[in-house]
Amino acid sequence: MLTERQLLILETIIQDYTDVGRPIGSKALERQLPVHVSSATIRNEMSVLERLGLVNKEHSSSGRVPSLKGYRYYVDNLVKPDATDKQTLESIRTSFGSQFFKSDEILAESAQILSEMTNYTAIAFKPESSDVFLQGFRVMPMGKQRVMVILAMSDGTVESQIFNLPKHINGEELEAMVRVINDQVVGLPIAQVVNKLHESIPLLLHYVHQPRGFLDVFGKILDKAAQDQFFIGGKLNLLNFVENGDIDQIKTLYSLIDRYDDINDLIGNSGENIQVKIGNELTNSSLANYSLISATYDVDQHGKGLIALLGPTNMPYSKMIGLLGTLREELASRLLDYYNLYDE
Amino acid sequence: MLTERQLLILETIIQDYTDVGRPIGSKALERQLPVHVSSATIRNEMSVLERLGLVNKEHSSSGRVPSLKGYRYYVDNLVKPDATDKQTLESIRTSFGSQFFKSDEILAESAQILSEMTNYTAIAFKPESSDVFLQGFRVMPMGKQRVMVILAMSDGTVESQIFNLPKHINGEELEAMVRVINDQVVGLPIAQVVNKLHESIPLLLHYVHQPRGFLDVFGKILDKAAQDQFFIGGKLNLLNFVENGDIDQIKTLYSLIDRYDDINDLIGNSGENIQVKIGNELTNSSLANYSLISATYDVDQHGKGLIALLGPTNMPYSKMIGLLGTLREELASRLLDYYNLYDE
DNA sequence: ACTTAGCACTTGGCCTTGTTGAGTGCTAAG
DNA sequence: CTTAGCACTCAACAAGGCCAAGTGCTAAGT
Repeated sequence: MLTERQLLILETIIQDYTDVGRPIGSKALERQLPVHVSSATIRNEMSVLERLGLVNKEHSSSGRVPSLKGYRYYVDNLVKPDATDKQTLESIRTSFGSQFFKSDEILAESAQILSEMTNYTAIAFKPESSDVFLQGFRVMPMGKQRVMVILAMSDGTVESQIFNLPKHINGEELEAMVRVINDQVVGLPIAQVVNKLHESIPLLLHYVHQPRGFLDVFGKILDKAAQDQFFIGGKLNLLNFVENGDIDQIKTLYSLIDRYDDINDLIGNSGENIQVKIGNELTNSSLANYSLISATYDVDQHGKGLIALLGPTNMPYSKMIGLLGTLREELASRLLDYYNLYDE
Repeated sequence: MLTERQLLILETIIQDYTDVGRPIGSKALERQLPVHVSSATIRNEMSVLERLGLVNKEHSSSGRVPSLKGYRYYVDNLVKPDATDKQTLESIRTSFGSQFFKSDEILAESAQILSEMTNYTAIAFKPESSDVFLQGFRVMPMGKQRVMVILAMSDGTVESQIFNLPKHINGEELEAMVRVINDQVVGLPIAQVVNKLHESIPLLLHYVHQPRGFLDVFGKILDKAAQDQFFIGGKLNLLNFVENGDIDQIKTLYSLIDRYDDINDLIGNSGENIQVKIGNELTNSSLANYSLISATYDVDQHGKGLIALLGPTNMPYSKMIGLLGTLREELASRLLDYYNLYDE
């Protein structure tokens, strides 16, 4: 167990390192600590902290730097979320603006706001789509033998795909088929749509010889919709924390952050309210200098989503955790407004 | 006017610099030139080229490097497009795959192929959209007082927007209004759609008090469609030619290349078949180390488009110009197939 | 038993100095 | 016009010296 003074020293080292980014020595600490003790005493205390693995030296005669374990200890035991001041709250609310027509826009805006306020990179995931349902389904002729299938989801997203019709089918048959499909699937949660359609194959055989082609289209469209579930703000900010001139690292980071699977892996949501992953706790080794704070948000019966902030390991955790806490509430309330408007 | 030998030396300097990226000295040239002359002679010739501004020294006793003027001279007078060999052509064709359903996909694929073959960054612009017309127009109810408007273009793109209905309007009135609008604008080139609708305002007043809201939606959607007219492949390759560790330059480049206006400025199409812009001929100073080769492609009555390649100033111009020439023909032919399929 | 002053030691960063290799311009002879 | 020879230049690199900030340890003070 650490003494009060050791806790204080650890905390001060972390805060100072956050500010200046250079190792902190005993004399510098002597000046900063609220209680006065000599630098020699501080040196003794620091060597205890070092033995515990909470701080490191960069070389044998350098000052101390928080270790990942030190950050972990700090985040688990010492950090207290900063209360978000009124001005910040106000500025979040004005940034959000007044009215949204698509839930995607709300998410994208959240990521944007978060990245602008922090100068880090923000990621916003849509609420689990279990309650997004198929709002409508239209077919539009494109030339003689081709049609465009348009699917609209209840969250305002639209997916479309063109494909060729079998030769024998004519306009009326198509109309009839569309009506059948409409009856079967409109209003269903998107995850169920493809299953339901598979059940209806016997019915569809009246109209098309190979209904699988049709079903593939649905499958493909819905897959795509499921992939498009996150929004990123401040991608460029990632670059601020790359070791100088390491182009390869930049490339790795950029290809990482564009892919849904990788991002998803990265966050590996444990279901906790607010979760902090530090340095090597992130799966990808290019992210050794980064930490990720993620927070779930809750839109009542519409499911849970997640927002996350990716910044340097030495970010000001109290401030960021506080901010993320505020933003998730604002985001949830916007989404709730959105859904309520829609339910009426 | 340059002598044969001077031309040969200039050309060799450029080719060698393309390979190794370091200044070329008289002895190195002595080894490489097809005709044998002593290094002293070469030194004399090089000092002539330097007086003409075609080559530079990096410092008083370094070898020579082609100047931008040198590249310009080379591109204007010496370069001959390499014939694309059969293997390359074959690999372009297989990369294109067999079938596309949206013209956007063809463009995106072109940019992708071009960037992969060159390891540079490729940009593909859609043909001028003058002959893209509004294929269809659908309205889909979303809850009680909101509808989603979906516009499908003849090139397979779809735009959608949700908006609130005025309170007094009911389903039947909406249907009627949709029919009116459909009659007026479906089949028109998108540029004319908004104008035509403005003419129809008196007609629309039967159904809505403020038809402008409706028209804004169209305007906004069509604007968006006009903006989305380019595709980029190999963005990350830009990083390969950044001076080591200049994070700021990276940021500038990245924000440049995401914006339609900037890209458009950059290319500033002169209408020439193939056009090369070198270093400071590009408007943006972050691109001093880059050259841009652009080529128009021609899809007969469907208009002209443009593909471009952004790489380092010391790229192998002959090879790249040859490749771009081939790719533009392949691209044009794909697009032509696409349109013909559609026109049938 | 804890705290502190003092001291010898370590290290990265910065500056200076020397060396080397590739290159240059110039001169004089072929 | 071409070429060999020579004195000179410069970037890149390595080696050495110095400094500031820091450390661990010891011995004395409370």
